[in-house]
Amino acid sequence: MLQLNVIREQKDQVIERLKVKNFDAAAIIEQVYNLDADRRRTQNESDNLLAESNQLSRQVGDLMKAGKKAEADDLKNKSGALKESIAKLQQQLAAIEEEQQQLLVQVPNMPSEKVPAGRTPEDNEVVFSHGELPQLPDSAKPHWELAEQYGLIDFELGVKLTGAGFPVYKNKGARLQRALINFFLDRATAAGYIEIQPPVLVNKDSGFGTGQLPDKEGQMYHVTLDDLYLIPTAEVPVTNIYRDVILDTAQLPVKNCGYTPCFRREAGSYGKDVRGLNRLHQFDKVEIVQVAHPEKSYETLEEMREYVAGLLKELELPFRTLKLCGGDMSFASALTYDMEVYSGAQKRWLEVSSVSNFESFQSNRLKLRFREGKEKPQLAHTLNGSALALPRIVAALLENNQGENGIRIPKALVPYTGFEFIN
RNA sequence: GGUGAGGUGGGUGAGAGGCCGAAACCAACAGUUUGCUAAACUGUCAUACGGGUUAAACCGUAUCGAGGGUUCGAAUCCCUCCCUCACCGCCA
Repeated sequence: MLQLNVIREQKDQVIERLKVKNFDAAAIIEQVYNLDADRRRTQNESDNLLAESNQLSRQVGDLMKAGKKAEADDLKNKSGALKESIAKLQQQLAAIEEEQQQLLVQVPNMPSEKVPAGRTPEDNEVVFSHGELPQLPDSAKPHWELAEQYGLIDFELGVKLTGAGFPVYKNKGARLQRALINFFLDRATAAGYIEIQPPVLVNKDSGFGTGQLPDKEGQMYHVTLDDLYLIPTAEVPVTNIYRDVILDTAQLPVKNCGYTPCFRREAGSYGKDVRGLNRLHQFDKVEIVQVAHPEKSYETLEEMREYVAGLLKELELPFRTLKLCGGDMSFASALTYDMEVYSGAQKRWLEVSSVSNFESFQSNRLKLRFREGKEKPQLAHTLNGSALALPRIVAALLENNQGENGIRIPKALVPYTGFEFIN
């Protein structure tokens, strides 16, 4: 959520910047701006009347104590008259605030100045690439065939148990999952991230805090009986740890990581793109989250990007880093890097990580602040990134490393899998 | 699921219609004292919004789990809801 004072002071710049996200904010921002003036005027009036009323009450108390009942009754009547106008003003105020909030939550975060303009994924900027694209023979198989051939993943069984998009991992497939999770967590904790094991069901407040609610209600599985949501990413619980928290500057940056299964309804996606592991309803992911000082958050973003790149190098996967254009960025992000690995048999790039700086967009919703000495608390910046999401990593590993002896496990992973080949 | 107790500032916890944004203690911070540390002493120590200011100071309002009600006036009385804890039941 954008900060009101930013809209108040830089209305036109806000509208201008949001155009980079292809969001026409003029009408809505203008409305928020006007409501803000209304709100302040109304609060001022209301506060003044309340002050008057409070003073009357104090006088009544004094008069009662002094035994001057008649005079007290007089003031009581006066106070009663005030009450009506106060109630009316407060109703107005509440209505204005409600309307303003309702508009404000619809406005996406402003993209950083570094964000390139653009509408589609084609407009994303490749800022880094690493590794040679694998040259596979024509007989190379896509990962879903390999998974079946080696008995690693049973998609059909998942359909039986749950439905499409809920694969069952078996044997070395299951072991590979566990190896990757441990590998990612070990690397993250070695890099200074504190390991968190959060709940995978969250309440509405948490969903709102990180921006999933109300905007993306349909993306999450909703357990209506208890009004809880299955998390689409560990970002939600791990960031919400700091909801309504005021940190001390010395505590920054906060670095947390966590492994969780992630659940996404992915309503409306079908077809070739979602074949095999490419897009699932349930998948595993290790997430890294940081809470940073506003002046340092872009340094932090680069650090996180480097960190994720390091993981991909260790896994010996060819990858590229994209700086997302305005049109392809998420609602809450100010700047996002996507990391894509090349999947040799499908011959396509697969997104395996998204590293974003949300600046104060989430913290404004979360009321996540920090205090510098005796200064007033100010909003911190939040960042997060996948490090990493498993399914597409598995897809690329299987496809790129297939050979006559089976599928080769990258060296860094062998201590975790306990085997060098899947055959 | 049943029964009971309870939700007050960073923590413990007092307050039971006006003198209460809230005692006291602990923690934290600043200072005095001190060879250093400790101790002792003094002071500071919630947040949001509005007004005000170059910025502060300062002023106003709201907030004692949430929402409603009674009253001139509510942390305090009443109602509803939520949550936590304890015991019982069930159970990984």
